[in-house]
Amino acid sequence: MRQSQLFTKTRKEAPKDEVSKNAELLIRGGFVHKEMAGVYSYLPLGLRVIKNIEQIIREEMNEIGGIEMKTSILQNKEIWEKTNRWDDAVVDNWFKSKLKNGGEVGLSFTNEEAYSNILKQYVSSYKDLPVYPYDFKEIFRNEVRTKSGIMRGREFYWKALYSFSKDESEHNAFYEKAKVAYQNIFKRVGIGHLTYETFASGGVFSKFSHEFQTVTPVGEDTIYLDEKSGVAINKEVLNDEVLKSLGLDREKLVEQKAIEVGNIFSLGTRFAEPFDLNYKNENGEEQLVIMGSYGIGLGRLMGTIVEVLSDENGIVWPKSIAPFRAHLVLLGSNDEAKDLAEKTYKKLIQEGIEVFFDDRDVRAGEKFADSDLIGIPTRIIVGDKTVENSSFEIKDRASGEVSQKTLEELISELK
RNA sequence: CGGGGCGUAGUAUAGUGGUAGUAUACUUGCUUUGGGAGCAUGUGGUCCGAGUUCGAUUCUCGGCGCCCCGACCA
Repeated sequence: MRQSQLFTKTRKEAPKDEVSKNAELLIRGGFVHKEMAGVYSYLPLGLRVIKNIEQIIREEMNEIGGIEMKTSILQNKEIWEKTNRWDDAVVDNWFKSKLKNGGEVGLSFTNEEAYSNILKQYVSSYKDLPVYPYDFKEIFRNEVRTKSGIMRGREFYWKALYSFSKDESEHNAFYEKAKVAYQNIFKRVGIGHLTYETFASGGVFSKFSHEFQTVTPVGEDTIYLDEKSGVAINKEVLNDEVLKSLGLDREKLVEQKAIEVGNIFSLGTRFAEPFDLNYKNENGEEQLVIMGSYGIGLGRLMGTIVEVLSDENGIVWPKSIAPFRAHLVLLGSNDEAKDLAEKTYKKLIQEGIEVFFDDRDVRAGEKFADSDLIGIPTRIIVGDKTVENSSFEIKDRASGEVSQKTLEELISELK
């Protein structure tokens, strides 16, 4: 993409109503636009990052048997009444709306009801199980107080997978696979070294759920981390009995602030019962399906990555999710340099490399500052010097390291 | 949902019961050209409503919106 064609611009200053680093940098860089409290639009650069994160999650979900679909945003009140979650006294942050004919609809708040209801129609035999459908979708929650930039909003984009298993052991086996998939995801998006699988409250059907908590001072949650084993416990479930059952020593735990970037939950028959979601086993006996839920908020994940990986000059995107792999920066206006930059741009595209081409007629300082802020991993500088040397000046965003590379070397590195 | 703070140009800020200022961004021109360059030039603003007043951006009330702390967070 040519930078001259991008309508967004960087800003030197963040709006005063944003105090969190993630929102400041994402707004300054032109990744997101704030519509209202807790509601953000994704601008071209931001969408590219979200799409990259989405693809990594998709690959990992598919790897463990996930099958992608899409449930509706408008929700039928009836299915929520089955689980007693329609009443505002039970779920107080619904967004609801009226139908012209007098009925009511809800805006998707979470997906358990939708999935249970759909799967009921297709699951009737042990031969139909297990299944692991998931979707990426917008979720709406009428939060009384939004906070922390894009980390906690009224509208957000998430991935939710639901597991439908025949019995506990089948469920548990998948649950363990999901943990690994989640760890892979957080590794691949660049925050694996800061993200811990954390014991959290489990509800009625299991002792614990598991959260994936990324350690950062701006986190909303407090976790207790055993640094040696990497085991963490959410403060909400920390007590002597739990410590004992997990074999942890309170003295060795370190208190940390963290952001919950994902969570997985055993649901047991909480939803199967109200929906009569059951199947016939080999003996023709009716059995309830065992469910689990597995969620990741993509916007929150993007915000977390910005929080933990940015520096004083701007965002430092990991290669895996950067809006572009390389930032080609043309300096100066002489025809030779321009020609070389144009040729290089076309060549890189031909080679399948995602490149952002700063072809604007602005000063070098501004281009460098923008490039730092936007945070594309590899910067390729084309200027008078480059024309003379027939090699490119390369700057690595994360390390700041500068090197010279030929076009061939560059292409093989970027591929 | 309790408490606190705040609404002035695209953005960041100053100020005033009587013509609203600065920076930046934007227009145009000249000079510049490897870390947000300089000079000149032009455009653009008091959240909404009511009240007090000769006159309100300023004071009062109401509304709307935003931020922060706490509670909540399936």
